[in-house]
Amino acid sequence: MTVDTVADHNRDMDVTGHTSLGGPSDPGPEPRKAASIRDVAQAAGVSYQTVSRVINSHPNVREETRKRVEAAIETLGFRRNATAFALASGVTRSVTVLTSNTTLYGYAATLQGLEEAARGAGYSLGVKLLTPEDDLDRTISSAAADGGGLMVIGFDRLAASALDRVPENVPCAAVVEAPSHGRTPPRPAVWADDREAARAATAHLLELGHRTVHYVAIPTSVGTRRSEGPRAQGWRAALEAAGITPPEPRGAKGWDARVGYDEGRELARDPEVTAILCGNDDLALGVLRALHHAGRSVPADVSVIGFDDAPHAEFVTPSLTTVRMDFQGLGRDAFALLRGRLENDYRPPAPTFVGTALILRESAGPTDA
Amino acid sequence: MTVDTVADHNRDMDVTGHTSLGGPSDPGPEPRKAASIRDVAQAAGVSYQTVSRVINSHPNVREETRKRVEAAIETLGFRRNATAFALASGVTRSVTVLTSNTTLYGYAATLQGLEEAARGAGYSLGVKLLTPEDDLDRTISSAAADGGGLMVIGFDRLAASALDRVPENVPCAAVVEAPSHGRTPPRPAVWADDREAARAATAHLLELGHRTVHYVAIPTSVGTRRSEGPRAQGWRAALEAAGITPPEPRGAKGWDARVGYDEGRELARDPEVTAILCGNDDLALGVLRALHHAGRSVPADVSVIGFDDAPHAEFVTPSLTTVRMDFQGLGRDAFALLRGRLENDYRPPAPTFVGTALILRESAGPTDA
DNA sequence: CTGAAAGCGCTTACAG
DNA sequence: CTGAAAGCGCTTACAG
Repeated sequence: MTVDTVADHNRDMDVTGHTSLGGPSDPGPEPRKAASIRDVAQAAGVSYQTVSRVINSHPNVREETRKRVEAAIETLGFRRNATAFALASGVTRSVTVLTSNTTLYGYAATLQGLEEAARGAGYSLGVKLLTPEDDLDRTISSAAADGGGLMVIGFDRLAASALDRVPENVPCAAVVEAPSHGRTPPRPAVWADDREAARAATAHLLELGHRTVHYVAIPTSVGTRRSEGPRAQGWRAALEAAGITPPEPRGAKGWDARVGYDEGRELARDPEVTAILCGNDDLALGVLRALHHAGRSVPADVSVIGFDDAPHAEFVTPSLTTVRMDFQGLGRDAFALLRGRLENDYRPPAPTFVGTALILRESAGPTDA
Repeated sequence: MTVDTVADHNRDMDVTGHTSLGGPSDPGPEPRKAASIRDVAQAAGVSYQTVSRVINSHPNVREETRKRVEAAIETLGFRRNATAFALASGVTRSVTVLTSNTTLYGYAATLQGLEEAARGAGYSLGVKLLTPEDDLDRTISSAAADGGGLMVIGFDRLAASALDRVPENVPCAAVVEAPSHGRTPPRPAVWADDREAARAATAHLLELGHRTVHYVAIPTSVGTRRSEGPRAQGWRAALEAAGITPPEPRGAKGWDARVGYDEGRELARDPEVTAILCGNDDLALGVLRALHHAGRSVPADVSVIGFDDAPHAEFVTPSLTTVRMDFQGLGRDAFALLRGRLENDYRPPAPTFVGTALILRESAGPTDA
């Protein structure tokens, strides 16, 4: 079954659900004031200073005293006030992630890597969404006011420009699309070798016998044209190495399947097009859909390769040949970098070798010709 | 082209990329100490108390004094220390989200709704991932120690049990799968009417002429059996209303396409199976893939309906008939509830009417028979 | 309209 | 091993 446009078949049949409120609308149970170290001290018959020693596992506390304090902590349900700790000690152990997206696969996976690393190191993690409407400097200021470190997921122009605006004296690190050539000194940052990965993917298509490879770009955070990121460069390099003049790249209008669908419709009209590299898997999904609507079969008529290896890439039909990225690893490494700036006695481990890999599935194959 | 198993075609061709480190490995620029209100006061020739009035837009400040202070703030690059503010004022304006997942569509979209609402209200948002390994009570304690509110995305058992363990005196709200029948008083919470949505989706399949509808379940956070959540109940109710004895539900072993694929293979073996409702779109994707591998075409041989309307549902082939959920709305409403507990003078608005809607696409159709 | 005092809940030296 | 003091950077009453 084929339809002209995807949207044609979307129709709201029925609106049946609703949100309900649970719980009492009254103020709720009395917010009993939390116990402080003085309360604990009184209960244990010691000075509050001794309580401080116990909760910080300071060695110089008599065993019996410690027991008594711990018992008091238990019965009073004492939890050390993190705010007071931060103010008094000057250590914050928190990082705020600045990102313009949390749902796209690359962003979400990077965030997850950051979260795991932060949790493992005892850091709390904040998230602040960057939007074109909000004032960038205000957003950065308020994030920096929390005292902890700043982490920028700089895959897009908005985030990249946020990174540029972080004041010099605010501890900050980033995951970026490509190394920066502008700023001096550059911010500590990690990146994957997108350029080489795109080159390899393109070379793979050429080896399969395709005369040329078209490219549907993600908008890039670097370079002067929105379509000329490292992935585009790798694609271009592979074609040029084979003596092929690269066609005009397409896309660069967004990250989602809709954009891929629109570009795919255009490409499907040209019978000469037999191989398409896409800047991410969502774009690839849209391209596949457009080719399907145009009656061109994949991979028999056209080969498609995506980027990122999102979870669904393996289960769509045809399953998607794509480039796997280690976003979580990038998140982990970036956190280590930031931690190195935050803690004087912490040295980030040697950079993890994070590979990208071309995952061969069904959507790319040899040309018929 | 059809392959026996999806995984067969996965093969790492090449590992080409790597992570690099940018930036100096030396400590970086001297972390010049931030200006305090006393520094500003001295620069402006006023007391620090007056500075406090200015940054809090207190009315009783002479215009000229205000100007002078504002100028000093500007030149010194003063930013109010959020930690000290929180400690002194007792207001925290922060919420920590407890969730066991950040990448699945439902979770990510809810998180986005929470983030938008929090940002709009001037709250900062923290995220803490719940894992089966970590001690739940410790995780909750450390989240609560930050002083702000707690928000639980309680779609799964782990998160639901975290919600149950939040101490009574910690301000907390939740997005849940279904209203709680256990706890008294119940926590303020919001939910969508999954039961009715599943009932409507199942009824739709019956109206198309299918004799019965099979169900591939998500693991549920409520009920005694892992497959008997509100979505299962709605499915069951629709069948029973039509005088049909429900078959045994399947799945409930996870949320991802892999689980759907495994269950789909089993279902594909039974020629009597012509209609399948899935607990989410990822499961549905796996089921579609399994049916494809078994040579059963969708919707001609088998109809499939998903749940959630994830972004890719519209672009896979066949495009997925599914139930659209307003996760972002749930997040917004839940935040309002929590804010109501946090601020004495804030009354949450009337509950938004958040609809669910059956989105008709290609994957479900009339029976051949 | 502006300033001096006390305190938020902790920690870090400094005494004993 | 334990306690009394001073201070983190702000705010909230309390004076003038």
